[in-house]
Amino acid sequence: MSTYHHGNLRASLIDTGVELARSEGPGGVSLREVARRAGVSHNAAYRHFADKDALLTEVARVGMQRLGEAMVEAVEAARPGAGATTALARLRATGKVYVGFAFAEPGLFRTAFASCPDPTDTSPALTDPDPFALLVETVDGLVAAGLVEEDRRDAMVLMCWTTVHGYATLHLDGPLRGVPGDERDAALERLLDEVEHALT
Amino acid sequence: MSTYHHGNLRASLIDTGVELARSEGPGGVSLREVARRAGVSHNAAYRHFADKDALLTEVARVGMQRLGEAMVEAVEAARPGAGATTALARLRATGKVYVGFAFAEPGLFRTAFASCPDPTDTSPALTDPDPFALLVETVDGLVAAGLVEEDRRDAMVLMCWTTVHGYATLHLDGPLRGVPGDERDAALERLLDEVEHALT
DNA sequence: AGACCGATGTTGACAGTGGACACATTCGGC
DNA sequence: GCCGAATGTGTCCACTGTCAACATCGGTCT
Repeated sequence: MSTYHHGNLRASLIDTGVELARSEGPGGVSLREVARRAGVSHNAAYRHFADKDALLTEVARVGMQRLGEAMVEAVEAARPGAGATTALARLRATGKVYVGFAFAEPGLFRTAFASCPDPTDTSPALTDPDPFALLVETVDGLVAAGLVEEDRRDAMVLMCWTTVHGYATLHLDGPLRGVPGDERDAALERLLDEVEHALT
Repeated sequence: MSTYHHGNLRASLIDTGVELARSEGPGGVSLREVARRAGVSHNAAYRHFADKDALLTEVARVGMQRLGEAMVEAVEAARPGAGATTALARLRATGKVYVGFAFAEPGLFRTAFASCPDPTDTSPALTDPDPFALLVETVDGLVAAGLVEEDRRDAMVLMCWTTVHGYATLHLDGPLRGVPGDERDAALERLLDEVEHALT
């Protein structure tokens, strides 16, 4: 056989890992299954990843990147301009796409945040569209529009993030799981109303 | 040996499961290890729990209960009375003890929310001090004090919950893990300031 | 060209897990 | 005292992560 060497196994393993994370969640990503789907021996992965965690970390990075991509898409789709209403619309769009991604890709979302790399490591190694950076950018838009005082910026960023993230996790794995989709969405609208209320 | 029958193995298994969850997190709770520590065969647990998930669910219930107990303690310690400042102090105390519990008992907190029972099941089977009910109670105190309009009650509840829960999970397992404790605490104070700001 | 070597992939083994089955032991009610 | 039900044991299987030894390929040096 000509394919003793796979070519770019590493990327291939990450890809199938992502697919497994999408369909089964982080717990469903096993080295053996990933290798199996890549059509390769169960131990081949060790030539490219130190251990299972290393693979999961890469899968998580991809998940984080997809989230970032969805966010830029949503922000750009939100009405352009520099006014206050535009800044607010962008914040709202950011929040909605964040939880939208969590519900559309629960397995990937869980994986992205469950095995994200330890930020205290030497190499932070951020993804290109970095969700956190995008959020900061959005809040800075609010500051620029005069809706938020400079010294409240960091607190606002943290508040927006914790709100949508908590909302997503409580509904995804927590006690709010099982709430029907329409109720969920309505609650999100009112929640975002409150967040907007907070920054006035 | 007189102890072929353990006596109350079920409770004993849950207890050791809780200890394992405390020290190792949900992933460290294995049927075999729990049985081993209880001094019993690895299959004995199946007489009391349908599968591993059933045990984990019970452990999660205990975790949820401990969180609830910590919350009542904190609320009662907060200055008594019925005024507006008391209501605010209680809300703040509730939030602080929520994340305080998460950092003091990370394994238990993770377990409590990772494998909490599906609320859509026929038997919700709430814990006695139910954290959610306590939060609702606290927010109702704000309503009674005239700080929050009646029709914003549910949104406020959700906002408070998502905020502290998101804060806890982002710092526990998410990208904010690794933030030093003092920075973390300072950020929480400012975050709670913003939440208070939101409800005026 | 031909030998060589590092990178890559394979096979085999081991310990640990959750789970299913048949079997053993003990307790409570008659 | 006896019998059935509850409870615990032993054995087995499939699966996983990880390690060690071996096989194969591509490129480099002579």
